[in-house]
Amino acid sequence: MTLFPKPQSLEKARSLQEALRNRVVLEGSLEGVRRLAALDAAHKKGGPLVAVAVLYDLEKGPLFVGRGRVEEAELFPYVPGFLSFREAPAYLEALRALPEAPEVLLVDGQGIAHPRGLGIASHLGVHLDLPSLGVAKSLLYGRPEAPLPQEAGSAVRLLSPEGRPLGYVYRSRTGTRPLYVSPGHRVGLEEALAFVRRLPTRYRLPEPLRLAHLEATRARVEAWSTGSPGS
DNA sequence: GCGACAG
DNA sequence: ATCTTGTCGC
Repeated sequence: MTLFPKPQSLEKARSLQEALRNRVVLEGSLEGVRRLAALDAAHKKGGPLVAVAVLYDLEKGPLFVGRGRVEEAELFPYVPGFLSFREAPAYLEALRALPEAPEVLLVDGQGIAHPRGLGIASHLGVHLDLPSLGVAKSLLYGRPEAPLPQEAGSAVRLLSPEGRPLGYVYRSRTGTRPLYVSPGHRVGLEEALAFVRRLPTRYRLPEPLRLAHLEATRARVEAWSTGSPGS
């Protein structure tokens, strides 16, 4: 259940996504949730992909940082729509390093707002049977239902080509580009947005994800001076 | 054939 | 994701 074998072809990967999409549960509230794990990764050509899982308590703030790394030679290539096969292995390692299991996963990427309904947040959620949601910095699939207002906190639904709601385009701060929020697993559409709205947000990204990003970038530099060619 | 395309 | 200089603005 924790294994995440690297697909030997895109066709196999696609089949797995189409099989797992049927396991995604699009209902659930995150009302009383306090502890989450924010996931982000960094990578520099020639070095390993480093992943970070920040265990974050909504009342106490950051509690612990788990790290994971996958050597470049072992990485699945980056192909739009198949991000989980590249980054999830490193995320699973980072999550195993945490002192306790989080109540929900906050992932840098899409949830169900994906061509086959299984973005990295959904894939991880189903794989670990944990509630999860995705917060992406750009669009992969779907279109905004209407223009997004400039006001911070505003949101408009993200619709599939057939008109099905996939998530929300969300303005976390005025003057910044929007974020794309979609449920991953065991959480509803509105509930996913409601959860993101109650995360502390000083800049564009919710604080837990921003911290994970900063830490991943820092770890990437560290990995460079330690385990790679140069020095 | 053309455009789109998480990180 | 990474690369990459300057530049606009609080």
